[in-house]
Amino acid sequence: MASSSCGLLTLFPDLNESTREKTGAVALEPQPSAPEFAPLNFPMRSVEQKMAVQTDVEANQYTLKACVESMTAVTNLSHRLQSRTNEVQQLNAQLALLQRMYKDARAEISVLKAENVASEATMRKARVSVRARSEAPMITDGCQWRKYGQKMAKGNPCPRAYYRCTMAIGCPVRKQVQRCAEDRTILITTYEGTHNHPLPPAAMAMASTTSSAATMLLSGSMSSGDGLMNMNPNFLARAILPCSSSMATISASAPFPTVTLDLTNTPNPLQTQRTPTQFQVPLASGFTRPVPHVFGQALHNQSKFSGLQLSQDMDSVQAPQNTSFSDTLSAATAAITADPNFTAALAAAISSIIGGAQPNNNHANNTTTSTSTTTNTNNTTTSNSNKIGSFPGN
DNA sequence: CGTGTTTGACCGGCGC
DNA sequence: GCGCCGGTCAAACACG
Ligand SMILES: [Zn+2]
Repeated sequence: MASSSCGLLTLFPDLNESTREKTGAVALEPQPSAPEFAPLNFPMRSVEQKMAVQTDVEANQYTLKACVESMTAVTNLSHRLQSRTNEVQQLNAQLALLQRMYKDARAEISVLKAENVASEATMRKARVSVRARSEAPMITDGCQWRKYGQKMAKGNPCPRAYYRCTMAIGCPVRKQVQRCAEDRTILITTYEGTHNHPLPPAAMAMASTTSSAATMLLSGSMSSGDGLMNMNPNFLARAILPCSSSMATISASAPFPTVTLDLTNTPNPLQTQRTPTQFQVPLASGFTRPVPHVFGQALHNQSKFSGLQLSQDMDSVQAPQNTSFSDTLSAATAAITADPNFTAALAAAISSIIGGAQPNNNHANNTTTSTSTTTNTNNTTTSNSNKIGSFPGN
């Protein structure tokens, strides 16, 4: 009895004070020297006292039993608590992992979103500028435009006209038309934005030009243009436009990244080389993948293009030019392994000008006597070409 | 009457 | 803040 009690106390030294007191009060181990236990000297007790002690012992047996049970319960609870703690720790670890993943994912999303916004902003701001000789007030490019403004540009006697695409409601594409201050026969048309609607084939090229230019400028793929620059410029330029020295100029200078296509046969040094941060590439470098369709269109309308843009007497060499043209082009296609974005942009831009001169006339090759006023033979586009005289620049 | 042009007003950005 | 400037708006107008 006493030993068991002692054992309990030894096994569970953390028993609370009340239990210890109770056990101590009925302690059976002889401790005569202890003054507090002196009155409990059993041999000196009477039978009644022994009986009372016996009752106490029996009562304490229940207490101890309950204590053992509670201790067992505490032990079980402790084990359960331990396991629960382990579970919580594991869950916390998983939660921390998930939180880290979530955080990383959000950071990645924000980065992608920022890049996307920047991309869209650049796409919207990127411009394609076309310099071409034209007596007409506006290049017929296959799209429908509505004039929404006109301003006198500073330092230029000719006003600048603002047009908006009206082929679909809400189309964000705009363009500015202005005559060159030095040479008023040169028409500068600047396109901005991407069409939100399908386009006729003639106009489709220009739209892809804008977006491709933006993509190209954004991706910084101009570094791959070194290969283009190393090619023979004269060979390439003659391949695409035999009688003109056409150049594509890409300017990343503020405020807008601009791709300038100079289709004038008498390049103006003040215009083509005015800013230092430019890349100049011969136009014929734009023939790799998108060639077949676009180029077929170009061949179809080449004479029209010549009449409208160049106003020169190159008609006599048109027929033989077409065949040798394509052959030269095949060679160039095989030779050039340049950035598809860049080449697509240039090819699309060129074909846009070429095809846009006469979008619906598939027999353009027959009108070899066309001059700068050839846009009237099958005029199904806008009414602008009928109002040449209304342009203040003339 | 619908559509497109004209044209002065208006607005935001920027430099001083 | 102010004026300049590039760009846009929208009322008035022209036209078929
Ligand atoms: Zn459009």
